[in-house]
Amino acid sequence: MEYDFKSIEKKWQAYWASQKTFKAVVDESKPKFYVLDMFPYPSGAGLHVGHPLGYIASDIFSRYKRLKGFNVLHPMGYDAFGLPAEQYAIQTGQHPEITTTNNINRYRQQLDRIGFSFDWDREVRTCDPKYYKWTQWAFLKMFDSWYDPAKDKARPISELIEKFTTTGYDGVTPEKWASASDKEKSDILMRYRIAYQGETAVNWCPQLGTVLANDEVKEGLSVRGGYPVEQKKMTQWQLRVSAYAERLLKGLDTIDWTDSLKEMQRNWIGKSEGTEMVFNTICGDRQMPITIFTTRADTVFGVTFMVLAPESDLVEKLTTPEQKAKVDEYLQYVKKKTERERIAETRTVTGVFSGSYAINPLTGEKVPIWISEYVLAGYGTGAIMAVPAHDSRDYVFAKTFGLPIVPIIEGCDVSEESFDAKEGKMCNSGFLNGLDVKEAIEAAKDYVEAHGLGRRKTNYRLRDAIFSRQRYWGEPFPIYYKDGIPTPIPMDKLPLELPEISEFKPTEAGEPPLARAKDWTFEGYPLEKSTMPGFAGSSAYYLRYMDPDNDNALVSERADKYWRDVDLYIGGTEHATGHLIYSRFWNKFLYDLGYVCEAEPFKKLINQGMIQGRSNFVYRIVNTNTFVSAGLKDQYQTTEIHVDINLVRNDKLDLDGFKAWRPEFNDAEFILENGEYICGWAVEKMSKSMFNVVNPDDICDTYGADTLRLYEMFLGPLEQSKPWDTKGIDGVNRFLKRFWRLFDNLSEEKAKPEELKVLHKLIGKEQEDIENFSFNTTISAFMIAVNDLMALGCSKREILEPMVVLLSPFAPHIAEELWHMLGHGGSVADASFPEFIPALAAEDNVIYPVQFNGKMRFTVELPKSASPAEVEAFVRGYQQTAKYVGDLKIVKVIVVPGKIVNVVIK
RNA sequence: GCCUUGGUGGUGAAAUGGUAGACACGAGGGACUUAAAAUCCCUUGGACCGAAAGGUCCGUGCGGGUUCGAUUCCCGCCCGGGGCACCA
Repeated sequence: MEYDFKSIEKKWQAYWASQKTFKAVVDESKPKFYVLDMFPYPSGAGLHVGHPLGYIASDIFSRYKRLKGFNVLHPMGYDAFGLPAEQYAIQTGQHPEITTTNNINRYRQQLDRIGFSFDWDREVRTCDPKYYKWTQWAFLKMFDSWYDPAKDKARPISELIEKFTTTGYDGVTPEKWASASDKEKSDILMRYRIAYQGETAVNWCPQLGTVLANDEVKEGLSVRGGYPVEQKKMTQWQLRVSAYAERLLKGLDTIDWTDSLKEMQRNWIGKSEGTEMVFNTICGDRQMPITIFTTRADTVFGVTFMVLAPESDLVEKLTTPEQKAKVDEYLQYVKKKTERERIAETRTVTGVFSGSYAINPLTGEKVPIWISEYVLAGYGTGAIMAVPAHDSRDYVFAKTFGLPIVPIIEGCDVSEESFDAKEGKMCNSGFLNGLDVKEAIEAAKDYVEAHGLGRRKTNYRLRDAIFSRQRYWGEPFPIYYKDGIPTPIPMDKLPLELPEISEFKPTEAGEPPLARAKDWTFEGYPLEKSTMPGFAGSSAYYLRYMDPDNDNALVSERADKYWRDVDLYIGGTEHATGHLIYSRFWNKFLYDLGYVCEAEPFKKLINQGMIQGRSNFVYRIVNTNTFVSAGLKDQYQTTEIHVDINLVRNDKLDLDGFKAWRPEFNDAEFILENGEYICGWAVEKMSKSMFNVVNPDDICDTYGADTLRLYEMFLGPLEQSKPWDTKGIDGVNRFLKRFWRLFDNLSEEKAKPEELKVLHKLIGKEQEDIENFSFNTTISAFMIAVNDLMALGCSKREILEPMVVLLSPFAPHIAEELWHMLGHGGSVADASFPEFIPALAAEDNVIYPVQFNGKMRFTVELPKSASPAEVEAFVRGYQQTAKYVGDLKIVKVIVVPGKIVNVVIK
């Protein structure tokens, strides 16, 4: 019978849907396993062949774990709020909800064709009010909490108020608290809330009309859209992620992620341990101490000037009247520059002298205070002590403005560049002289602390997350302004639904789109007009999957206690410093308040590589309509033109198809090589404009979903990025057909040892490989097994039936059909993974030389005491037992006494 | 610049420190077929020796090292992918 994948796949997809085969139910009697994919943003372009890569891998793992007896939770949903739908709405007036729903439907159709084992009853959409009720809930919880440094966790804000009223806290005395107005109280509490409103320098994108978080900006451009971003001081909602910096860092040691991803997060968190030091200043007759942060307290004897960030509050206070004009000019200049220009001009050094001087607290020396944009307002204290001899940035600055450079490490040459390395012996440094740099750092810290000049301090680069967006298509903030005081709407009024508006762009007055909503008020007071950013909805979606229909809690205690955390999370690295930080933060916050039972949400994380496109080119001879084959193009002057890859097979161009493709090519002529037109190719991003997009639907049409699944895995290691090239797909398709054909004359005979060996080798290999996420080698092993069985002429149920189960995670449709043909009811997903019997797979290679290509090598462990003579005797004896195979001859024996013997025989 | 990955045939790739290139694609040859498709078989890293069977040498980015033995481990370079980038 023919392998008719079309009807098979349709049939079993319908079966899984109607039988709810993959519905997950809490069952404390079974071990759980939670496999999660990063849910997609449903874009208008639909899925291309690269998107399902991770989903296929996670699906294989889910199905495998299920065969292993686990109760598997494998959900899917949509990250449905976001900019593209809104931008589209602004252009067309189409409501983002309609676009989003259409896109979701399209995604669902495409996903369904691939045969995933998702429990669709648990689907979530971040734009669904029933879902974002819990996003708003979490926000209100954060609003209603503060970070208690003593307990090192988030606590209800009521505990802080209690402190204020009774003992006082952090400079707020009971008297001060009692006499404060409501507005003042609100302002004080704002300084502590986990979700708070505060003025800060933000990334403002004028084209998008919204602020963006740090991870949404790359090289001064918005990640979405690529528009310039500028720095601007604004009052925004923020999340106090920085309070969790240390825990986010420490938590990395407890989870199984790749080193590179953990490293990325560590860099993003950017812990640095140093010293805060106070420098007194002379500014006319005023005293104005500057606090600076340094990791190199040892270099304090090398300080020759100070630098303030242009945005620093100290600038105004330390500028002398004589310098004021120049400083103001400089500040204007800095302000005008966009973030992008600042980055582009990284090498140009700018700055201005403030007119004031600082006193080095260790030497008493007087050094000038400068202002320069190379010092960042947002990090440390916005002021530095400059040590040009040992810091390359200070060095360039000093050279540019002719400031002195004083080396303080013995023997270093600072005539051309600074000496930044933390090594060598100190000199010119008073009591630090003669110490090694590392010792000197500690000694200087001790000295500074002992003399009250400063203290040890740990700084983090991780900033609080800007949480408001001046957009429409996001979660509304459940906050209204009662007499100007931000007030949460009551929990039982959630969700606060997004209002209908007629137009989606900002108002003429520059207010967010929500200002257009009629009656956007709560109890007569105005509601917050900005909405939450994209990461809000994706920060706790993995928790919601555990209990998606619960109206009373984000997740019930029972569901949380059972599913706990994600055992395997598969997704791209692009979320390393965004979603994966925010989610961990969000989870830790909920953990602090006792809503979830695990401190880390994602136990194991795998990053699937990107699938790139493989573009094809034709070469048109300049000023003609003649196209020359790639091998001959160097003989002519040609222009390279992208050609639709659907017109190309194995790099050979379909000439008629090409002529019909575009009117301008109707009368194209070709210069062929060996009768064929060979196209050039290149690896590029998969995109419509390069005509290299491959749609999984097309692959499903011509080869079937099982072939698609196998091929995506067969392409190479999961973590690696690789170009999609359809040309190898015939191989896996042939493999499926061959496997199918083995069942043509199924026999009930008992299997022979060599047949059992094939099976058990495969079981062992598959088990090992899947646990290591090495799916490509599993498929290879499967191909070898099928080839071996064909060579042995084996079509025995005893062998084939377990093989169907083994194949089912990879190619579930064909497996279901064969399982059914073998007389089983139900789904192969309910079978058990075959038991591995090592003895049956053992490599007694002398008896079955078939897989060794006529040559063999074996390695035997010998007792340490074995002498060369004994080794030789052993080898001869071994050769005796090899008599079945015919004439074997020892070719090479490598003996290391007491270790290993290597014998090559043929 | 710093961090992190990777570099193996025409291509995708495989190799607990132990026959480098499994498996697959492509290519070449052959079988079946009126023909095509499908299917099956053989060859396929390079150079050389041989009529053949078969054999020899060289080969995993480059240079060293450890080891009986290195694609694998160590040190130093070169090149590509990803991330961070005035973070004091």
